[in-house]
Amino acid sequence: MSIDPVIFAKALADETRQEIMRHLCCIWLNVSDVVDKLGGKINQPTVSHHLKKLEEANLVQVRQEGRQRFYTLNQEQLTVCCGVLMRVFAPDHVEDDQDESDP
Amino acid sequence: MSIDPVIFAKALADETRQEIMRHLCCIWLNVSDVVDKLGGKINQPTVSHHLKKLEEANLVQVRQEGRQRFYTLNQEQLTVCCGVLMRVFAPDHVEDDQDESDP
DNA sequence: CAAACATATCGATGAATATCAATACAACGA
DNA sequence: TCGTTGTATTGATATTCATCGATATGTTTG
Repeated sequence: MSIDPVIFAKALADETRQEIMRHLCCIWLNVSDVVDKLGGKINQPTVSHHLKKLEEANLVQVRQEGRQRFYTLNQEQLTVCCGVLMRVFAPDHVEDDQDESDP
Repeated sequence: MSIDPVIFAKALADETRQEIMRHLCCIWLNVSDVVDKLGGKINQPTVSHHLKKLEEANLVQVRQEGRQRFYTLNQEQLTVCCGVLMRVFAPDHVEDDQDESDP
């Protein structure tokens, strides 16, 4: 899907969203679980709003189970996006790009 | 310096700033040069504002030369920040962390 | 010192967005 | 079918922030 570095950065550019992402790393949680993990700082609609943003950036995977939706961090997308950032903004720190030309 | 992933992401979370960063990749430009590269879309005070944000995130290096200030992208900081993002949000895609414990 | 130039800062304004309360929607159980 | 539960959406509010014009700061030149 989209690998626009601006969309990626905007999705990450919020403290609450990064906290949600940390909680969703390597584990599936439903929305209520996420709300609980945030310790009452943020209410359910706001959490849903953040999850939607993360979903739009393809930074989470979603799985519907009955009336619950489970989310987990999409580590692959994160890896790809970091790779794009590196190639665009730190080309000297990236092993030489593959030669794309047909021999 | 600071390697707060939120500050890093916020610095990147703007189309204009990313365009400035692309122009500053692997080259030193002064403020007027950057303004010119942006093709009249953005005026000088706004460019200075963006450069300040990038400087606060340590994403650019600055060199004063007479009355001009030259900026270039700090590829090393970008590399470090991407590394932090990867370790925090994509640990399964990172080669195993060094074992820090004393044997 | 004065004028010119490069850049930074200030104050204002508009747009984007984080947050919440209320409510709608959807799935399940009685 | 009705109430309950989990989640999304809506509308409103407040905050953040990108942008600009005007001006200040600092540097060089005459």
